[in-house]
Amino acid sequence: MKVQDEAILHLQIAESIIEKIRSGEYRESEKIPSENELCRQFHVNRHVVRQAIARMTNLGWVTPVQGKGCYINRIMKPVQYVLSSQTRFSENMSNQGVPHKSKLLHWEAGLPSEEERTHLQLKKNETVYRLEILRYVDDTPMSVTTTVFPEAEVPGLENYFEGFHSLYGLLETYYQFRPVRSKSIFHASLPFLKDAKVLRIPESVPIVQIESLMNHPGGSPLEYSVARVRSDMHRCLIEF
Amino acid sequence: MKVQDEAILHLQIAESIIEKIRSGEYRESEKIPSENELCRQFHVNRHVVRQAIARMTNLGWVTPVQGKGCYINRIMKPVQYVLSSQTRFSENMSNQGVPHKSKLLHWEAGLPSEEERTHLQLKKNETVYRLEILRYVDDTPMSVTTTVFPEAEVPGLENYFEGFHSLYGLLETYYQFRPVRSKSIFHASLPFLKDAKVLRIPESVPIVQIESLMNHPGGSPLEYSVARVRSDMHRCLIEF
DNA sequence: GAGTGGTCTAGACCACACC
DNA sequence: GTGTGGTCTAGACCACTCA
Repeated sequence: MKVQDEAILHLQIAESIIEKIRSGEYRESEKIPSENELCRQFHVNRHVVRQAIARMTNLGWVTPVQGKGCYINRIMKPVQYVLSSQTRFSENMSNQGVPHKSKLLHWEAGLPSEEERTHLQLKKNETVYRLEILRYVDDTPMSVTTTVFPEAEVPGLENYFEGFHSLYGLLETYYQFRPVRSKSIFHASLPFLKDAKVLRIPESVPIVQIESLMNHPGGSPLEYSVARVRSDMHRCLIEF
Repeated sequence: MKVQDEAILHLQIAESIIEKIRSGEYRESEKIPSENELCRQFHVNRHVVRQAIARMTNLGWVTPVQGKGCYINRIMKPVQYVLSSQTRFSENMSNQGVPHKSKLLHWEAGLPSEEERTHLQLKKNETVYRLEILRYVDDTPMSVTTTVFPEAEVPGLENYFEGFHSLYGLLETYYQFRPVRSKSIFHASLPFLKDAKVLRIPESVPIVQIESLMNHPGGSPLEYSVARVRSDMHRCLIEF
């Protein structure tokens, strides 16, 4: 086959498969044909098929799984996250009637990084709790958040991790805290391999990074967090 | 060479080249060695080198140009865009002391799309102006914005396009309008090929899409816009 | 024409899932 | 073991840039 009849081959193949997903010929949560099968169907080399699949993967249509096959992603209308000074993950999801849960992946206590220290306005030697939280929507991992608290603010925090299901629920129950968002910084990027793994996405799928500083209602810094969110499942709404 | 000594080859190669950029051994705006040269250096197949380059490209380190070479991107600290009800592009850039300009790529008048009509609360048959604006920071294209106005709000808009340099300057000068942002919706995605072209980025580099509705200070909708912004050059800050 | 990146073919072996 | 996706090799031709 000529290299360029009119367009790039692997893009045509990707388009063709996406069309079959759109039309319902391939159904969500099922698999597209194997790479070798697609090679036969389109009379091309496996490398070309893999380029096509890579493109569909980046666009969020499919997720290849080693040893199993290439699964068609569920077409979920993206979750809308309303960002305001009062926003909490759980409440936001509940308001939209979306099933959700959180899982504490990891925690540690120790000295903050330079950046964390600056944001939280800590003195030298003041220590922090650092939590790694994975949030699910509908059993699909949606975001990983690294969140940091001054240890002095939440003494004995680790005692309450048993049966963890909501960070803000915990803060409210045991410390009577209602943190208030003071600022957030957004940007899009590609995930680190570690995050890609827990989010179960390929490393070439873009994510949104949301860096937030939360204060006491009074004003002093209470929490600094960085969330990495699957961009294909997420919209962020700000109202003025 | 074994397929996996300890990690994936093309990732190692990408890391190694990125390190040389960081350290200054390869300097920005210059080129990294050609693919064939890298093959010799790392004793690998060209395909592997290309995978490594693809990764660096997606991460925003380099931009390959056919027939010329693979250029190292200028490391620019990302522009911080402060999002508030009063935000304007020009003012934001000026406040940061960043050289900037805007270019009107295209304009048309006609019927709005269903979505545009809803957002602007237009009656059937009401027409709109649709503008395509490319914004530069420091001579680098940073964003493409499609922005829509009800024709009735800005009659004869096309008469003022000569020497276009700032949309909001134009609105203020000729119509005495100071639009107020009522809401914005963010998400990360991959660019359409058309946008990738004008932004001069590969189609696999993530962008941030910012959808905004601007009102008259009174409250009635005045402008609906969708901006596609290079994510490697852009942070968006919201303060509460 | 020589050199560069872009696309494609053909074939190999590895890692993983499932039977 | 068989089939799947993941990584890598070797080699070809095309499109583009520049001298």
